[in-house]
Amino acid sequence: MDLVNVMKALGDETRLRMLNLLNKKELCVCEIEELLDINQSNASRHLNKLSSAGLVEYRKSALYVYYKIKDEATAQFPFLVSFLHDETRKLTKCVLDEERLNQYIDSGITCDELKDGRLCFKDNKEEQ
Amino acid sequence: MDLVNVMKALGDETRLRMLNLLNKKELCVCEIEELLDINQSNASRHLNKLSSAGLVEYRKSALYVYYKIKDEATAQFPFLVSFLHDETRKLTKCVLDEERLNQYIDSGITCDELKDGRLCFKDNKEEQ
DNA sequence: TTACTATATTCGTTTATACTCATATATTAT
DNA sequence: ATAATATATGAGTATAAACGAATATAGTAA
Repeated sequence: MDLVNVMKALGDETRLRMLNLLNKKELCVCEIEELLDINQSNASRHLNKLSSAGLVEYRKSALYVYYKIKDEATAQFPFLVSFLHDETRKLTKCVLDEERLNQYIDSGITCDELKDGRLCFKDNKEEQ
Repeated sequence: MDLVNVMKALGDETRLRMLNLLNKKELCVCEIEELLDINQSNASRHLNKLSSAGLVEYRKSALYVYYKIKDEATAQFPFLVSFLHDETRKLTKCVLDEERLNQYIDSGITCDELKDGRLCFKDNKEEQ
């Protein structure tokens, strides 16, 4: 877990968006795919980068892999706390992502249902 | 000055070392070359990246160009304050760089004399 | 067993980054 | 004017990063 690699991991919009959501809630890969509107391959790869940098950890449960922010990361790099709380909300996409996440949580549906398109997001992210 | 570009600029060891020194003192390009032991082309290019990201600003004086950390950067991205103060000191190279800077300042020599090799640094950075 | 699904990984391609060497630019000194 | 110097930039190259599409892997369900 070295600083330069951590900063490289933070230097990508998709990974910032991932961390922003993971800062709110532990999520599985397919939830992240849907919420960020990215494909499975990219989701997995970017999560792997975050994991290699030591920023996130995961647990496997049945078919799913759940990612969350690693406590040791914020312990070792305290600036991450204010960074994740204050800076990501300045990014339009992060704000929209969070609205999607809240809508998903409030709906009470499962990640399988999310993937099946049961939720029509209120934003029109793909048209922006 | 957007967050992603700022983070990209921070994701490089040489630029972190530059910011670490500039956080202590305004410096001209040739001073940075000597203190970090990098060539002129790289020094200029990395400083240009930091400038493009909005992290540093410069003023020209005679032949020299003096770089410093931009107040607006720390104002817009407050995490930078604790980041620059706390995290860079965890990097061995940054600590050595700072020792070189202090030795340079204490010596009272000019940047021209520094470039002429008038100062023999106490560290053996190039052999590490 | 076979079929299905979530995730990871490989392959090939494209784009971005970092570097060295050489040259251009602009200021100072003579 | 010319020479010297600090800095920036161009050209070429090598390395790394990001991506889509396809395939591999591992767990689940039938």
